[in-house]
Amino acid sequence: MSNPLIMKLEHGAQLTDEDRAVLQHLTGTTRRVARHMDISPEGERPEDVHLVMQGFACRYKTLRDGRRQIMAFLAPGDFCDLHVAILGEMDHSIGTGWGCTIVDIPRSTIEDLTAHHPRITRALWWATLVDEGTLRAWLVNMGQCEADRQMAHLICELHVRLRVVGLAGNDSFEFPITQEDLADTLGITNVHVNRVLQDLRAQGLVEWKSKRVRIPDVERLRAFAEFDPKYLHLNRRSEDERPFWGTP
Amino acid sequence: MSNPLIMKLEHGAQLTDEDRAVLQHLTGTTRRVARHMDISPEGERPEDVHLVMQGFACRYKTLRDGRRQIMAFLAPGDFCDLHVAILGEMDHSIGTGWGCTIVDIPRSTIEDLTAHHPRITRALWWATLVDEGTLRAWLVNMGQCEADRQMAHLICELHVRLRVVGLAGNDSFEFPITQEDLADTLGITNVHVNRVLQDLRAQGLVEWKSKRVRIPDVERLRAFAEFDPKYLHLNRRSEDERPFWGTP
DNA sequence: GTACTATTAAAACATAAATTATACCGCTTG
DNA sequence: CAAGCGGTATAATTTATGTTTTAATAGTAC
Repeated sequence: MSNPLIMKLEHGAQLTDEDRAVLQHLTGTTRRVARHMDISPEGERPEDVHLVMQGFACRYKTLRDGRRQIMAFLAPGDFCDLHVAILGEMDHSIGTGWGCTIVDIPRSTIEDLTAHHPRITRALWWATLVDEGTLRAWLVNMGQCEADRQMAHLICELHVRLRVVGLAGNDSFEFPITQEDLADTLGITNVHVNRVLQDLRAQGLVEWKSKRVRIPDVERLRAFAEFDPKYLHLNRRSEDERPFWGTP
Repeated sequence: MSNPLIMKLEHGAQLTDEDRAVLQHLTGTTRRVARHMDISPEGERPEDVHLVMQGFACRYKTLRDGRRQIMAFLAPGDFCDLHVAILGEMDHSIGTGWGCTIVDIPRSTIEDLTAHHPRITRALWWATLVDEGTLRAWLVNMGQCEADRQMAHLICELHVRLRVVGLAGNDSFEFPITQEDLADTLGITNVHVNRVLQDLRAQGLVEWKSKRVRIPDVERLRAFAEFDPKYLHLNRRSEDERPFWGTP
């Protein structure tokens, strides 16, 4: 059994076998979404919550003049729009990059989950708050670092997150994304992305060939990027922690 | 009665008089924190949750070489660290800029709140998710906009948020912050902040004199900044909305 | 296999913003 | 009242990144 959702949520709460069975059942029927499609467009109020199971989706926003900012990469095990039920309509869009497989989960199922499965509820909130922490890390990165460090930081983050769900080895992972998408992620031009990648390659920090990223020396790259994975809060929670809320 | 917390949370859920009384009681004992102090430093696991009642605090992160990125301004009615109980330790710091008044709320009180007051619980989650939306807006701003638009966008946002808690008039508000802090917010140097402010002033978009910001023509500034307040989700929720979770 | 398209690479030039330095102003504080 | 300090205002120089263009690949369809 290698369900990315379960593998991820194990880091957010101590799950029981029953919890795992519930989550496994949740991810029963998947659906393929082609590349360059919107899963959940800005302005809508989706009836289902969406969960990525294979490939990558991204959270993005397009400005009037066509510029686009990618705000998150959604890997297997990541929810796309868990917040929409409280906030009302989507204030940004979720799209596929190169296509991905997702699960549509009715809101009512989530309500049931949170009403009867306190550990899962806690894990879902943990995931939401980690998303927020990741956003903060991206903001710091973008505000204070030059493009090469930003790029290195992004690669380090993806490496950790994909290892959690079993999709990265010790030193490499698949990441089917174009330099243009990377440009819209880091807030620089695709030309500059290319320059930066060449540079990282020349320094022996990263290899990136045909959709596969390899990191020859993880520690060196992390040092270069000043990457500290603490913001991903992956340390498994200890038993004695008090419940906070949403856990009756 | 002009409690900023209540004024804000009214936008996140339909509160009853009883809810308001609970919230009013919550904010009974305030404490003054001097300027340039940390309320909740990175790495700690605070026992109390902190709420700003007067003045401004900010969410920030310092890098090894001393550079600092401000990730949020916390105005009256804003919680500083509602997430820490689930995430464990703080992955960033909360500090005062020019000093502010806060309330220390024991975690147990929050637990009680979320166990017995569903509408308040919903409003707190709403506030958390709006924080996340704001972070996304900052990221888009920082990634895709030049410094002058970023600055204009920030001013527009603060204007809206401060109006919600009754601390801004139609066209102006107090904002005691230095150009250096603004630089650490937008990810530019203080020199460049100065240039940009001069520029906005010359264009008649903003007046900023001795800690007071005035916006001669709000619509014009918003157009310039491409500011759309939707991401603050201030439309009061309608009655027929289904509860999501955390609302037993 | 050929043709078509998407993606990556690379060069030349333009510009926003960083850096550094210095002058200025308005408060405190002694 | 002078001295010191935090904050603001400018200017000169340098650097990172943007813009535009054209070429070289790689993938995909016919």
